[in-house]
Order: sequence, then C-alpha cells, then structure tokens
Amino acid sequence: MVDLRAIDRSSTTDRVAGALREMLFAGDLSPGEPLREVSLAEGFGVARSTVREALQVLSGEGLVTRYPNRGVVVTELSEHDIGEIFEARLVLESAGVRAGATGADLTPVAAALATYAEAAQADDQVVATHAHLEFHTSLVALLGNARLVAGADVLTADLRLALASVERARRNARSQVADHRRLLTLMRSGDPDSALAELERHLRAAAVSVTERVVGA
Amino acid sequence: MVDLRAIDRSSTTDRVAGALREMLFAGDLSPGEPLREVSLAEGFGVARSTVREALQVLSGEGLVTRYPNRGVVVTELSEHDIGEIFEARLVLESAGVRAGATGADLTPVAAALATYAEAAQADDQVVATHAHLEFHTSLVALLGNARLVAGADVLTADLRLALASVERARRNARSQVADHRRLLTLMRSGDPDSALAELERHLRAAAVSVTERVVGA
DNA sequence: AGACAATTATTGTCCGACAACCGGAGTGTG
DNA sequence: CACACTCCGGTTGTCGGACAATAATTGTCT
Repeated sequence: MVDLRAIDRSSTTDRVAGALREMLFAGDLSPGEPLREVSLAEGFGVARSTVREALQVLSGEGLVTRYPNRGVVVTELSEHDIGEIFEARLVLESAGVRAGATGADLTPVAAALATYAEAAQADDQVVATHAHLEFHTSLVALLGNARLVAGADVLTADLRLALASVERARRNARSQVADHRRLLTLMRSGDPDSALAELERHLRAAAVSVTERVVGA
Repeated sequence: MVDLRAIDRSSTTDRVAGALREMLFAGDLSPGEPLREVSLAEGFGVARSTVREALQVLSGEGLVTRYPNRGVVVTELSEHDIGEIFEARLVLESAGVRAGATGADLTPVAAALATYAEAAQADDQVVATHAHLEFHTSLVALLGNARLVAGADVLTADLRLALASVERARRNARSQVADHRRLLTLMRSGDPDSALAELERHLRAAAVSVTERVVGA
C-alpha cells in the first residue's frame, strides 16, 4: 500500500519558492543580486505570474526585498541588521530559557544538542549547522507558543541568509558544543539567572563573530 | 511648494490589500467568511491576478488564511489563538518594559498614553482604540529593534481581527487608562520588577476579557 | 440511506499584451 | 567640462482571457 499522504500536493508556487529558498540558503545567490521574473520563469519552466507569487512569499519572509518598479533583490543585511537579529533572538530565547529553567520539559533541547554534538564530532557541517539552529529554535519552543516560534524561524532564516554569503565552516565546533551544553546544564539546575547570563554571553559572542565575518567578506 | 512625497506612489495591489485590511478591521467581513477572487476583482474593478497578490500579502500577515484549492477565508481565531497572542505580546512587551524601567526614553509611551486618555475622556472609540494599541507597540519600540516591533504589529493586527467581530465599546475606559498610567509610573520609578508584574497583570486581565467576549459572541 | 456519477463553482496556472517606469546612453547647451 | 534634456531598451505592474485540476454540490441508482 502506498502512503497517499506522500504524493506531492504542493502547488507550483510552493515548489518554486522552496527551490529559491534553497538557493538562497546555499549561497547560490548573493545578497543584492536581482531576481528577474522572466529569466526565473524560463529557468523553472513556469509562468511569470507563478514566479511573482513565489517572490511575494519570499519577500514576506524577508529573504528577498521588493523595490517598487525595479524588482526583487536578495536581501542585503547591514551590520545593524545583524545586531538587531541577535538582539531579537536574545529576547525570544531568553523567555524560552526562563521557561526551561523553571520546569518546562527539556527533552527536545537535549535531543537537538545531541545531534549537534554528534555532527560536530563527525565534522558534518550541514547537519551540524541545522542542529545548531534547531537547538536555538527549541529554546523558544519551550514556551509552547507557535507564534513566537514562527517569529524565531523568520529571524533564523534571515541569519542563514547572512551566513550563506560567507565561509560556513566553524573552526571551533567543539567549543561551540560545549557552550550549548553548559547552557542546558544551567537550565537543568533550575538557575534562571545563570542560564540567562550564559545565553546572553553566547549570543553576544556569536553576534560579533558573525558580524566580523560578514563585514570582512 | 507641493510636498512631492504626497503623490500616490502605491501600487494597485497595495491599495486593494489596504482596502481589504480596513474592511477586516472594521468587521465588515466576519471570520470564516470566504473571499472569492472573482467577486473581489469585479468589486474593486481590478484584475484577478491583482486580487490574488493582495490576498497573498494579507495571508502573510495572518489576517486571512489560504486553504489550497479552496480559497481564502478571513482568519478565525480560537480561544487558544487568543491566549497565544497575549502570551507572545507579554514576552515582547516585557522586554520593552524592562528597557523602559532601566533608562530608555519614555516620551513616546507617555505621548500615546496622553492621546489615549484624551480620547477616552472625549468618548472617541476609534482614536482611543488606536492610541491604546499604540501604547503597547511603543513599549516594544523602547527596545529600538525594528524587527521586534514588526512582530508586535502582526500580533496586534491579529488581535484587532478578533476584536472586530465583537462589540468594540469599552465600558471602563477610565480604569483602563488608569491601568496604563500606573504602568508608566512604575517604569519611571525605575522599578523593573513591579513594572513587569503590573504589565503581566494587565495583559492577563485583558486576555480573559477578550476571550470572554469572543467566545460569548 | 448510502454509494456513485454528473454538474458546477472556484482555484491554480499558463499565455500574451501593453502601459508605466527606471536607468543609462546619447545629445545638446552653456 | 559640467549639466540638463531626450530617447531607448529592459523590466515591472496590471490587465484580460483561457483551460485543467480540484472541491463542493447535486442528482441518480441500487
């Protein structure tokens, strides 16, 4: 018996948006690069209107920016933007950590960390990056609020966009994992203030690290 | 000299989306009501593709929900959704209040409150509601983070949607204003914990009030 | 009544068209 | 040479129409 849910029920627009999203995350398209409707339509073999709809959803996600009458370009993030993203993440994740340090079930966080550690050990960059982001998202998820998680996902996506344009390898994956493990331990020990301080320290360090790499690119 | 920025540079799509948004906030369209592309196109005198684009932006804002192959309906908020919205606002506004109680410039907050009080005194519901929402947004704005403000705006819009379907009049506008004034005073006094407690109390009360009215509608 | 077929309404996607608009290349003028 | 103006090609914004795919509804048969 075939799993009927497995058949592709997505719309063409969704698939085009998905393909573009992958290209953006993979760094195939550099920030500032214009996305021409006709060439994309020809490239994907779809109608221009379909491409327009796909671009609209991506612009809703902030991955591309629409300039009226001039088209759509891959969103360029300034140093200021990156600072904002990390500050916003700090707000959301702090709330999550507070929940985590005061009773919420930490299983998903631990699971993400385990995957992260494993991938870092095996030097699998793709999986490691994914698990790393998943770890942070799972912090927000501790609040059990789908809207906040959605907001965090948008921030994460924007960040991935910035990272895609620079070198991806993290030299210090080990120490990174240790950082996250420390945070989880503090949450488990039920010490909110220490856990929050650790989160803030970690995010600030990450912010400067990302900023350096972006401006240096 | 004419203000050149005053000339209308908006696209047809923007205007259609704006018109629909107004209708949604005004309660002209009830939650669950389907929005047919052809009738809207005829009604506005625009092409169907233009209506589709407008609906896409609204669905990005969460005001309408798209069901594949079945169209778009005005988003219906469950009791659970309303709880989530208020919880999410609590997270964002708490961060703002914390900033406000520790140094940020409270002028915009005070300005919104003044407008609110004035409108409540004059029994101007429309202005009062707007100023009230502005007050809460200005709390988030204390963080100086455009992304968080944008997130708060989306939450506010969703809430307006829920409120549009029920009676809008607030019988106790005076005590509402007093509530907000108290919060501002606490922030000014530089007492974060008390201010945060007051915010939480206020939002929780508002949540049950809104929930009651929505489920009772 | 319930399973099944036929009908209809609506969306999803495509195509082609054209005006409006933008940026740049060329042109003229002081 | 600097500046303003005009023209032009490429692109977007919007339109109208078309048709297949899908879902909802109605009608039919057992």
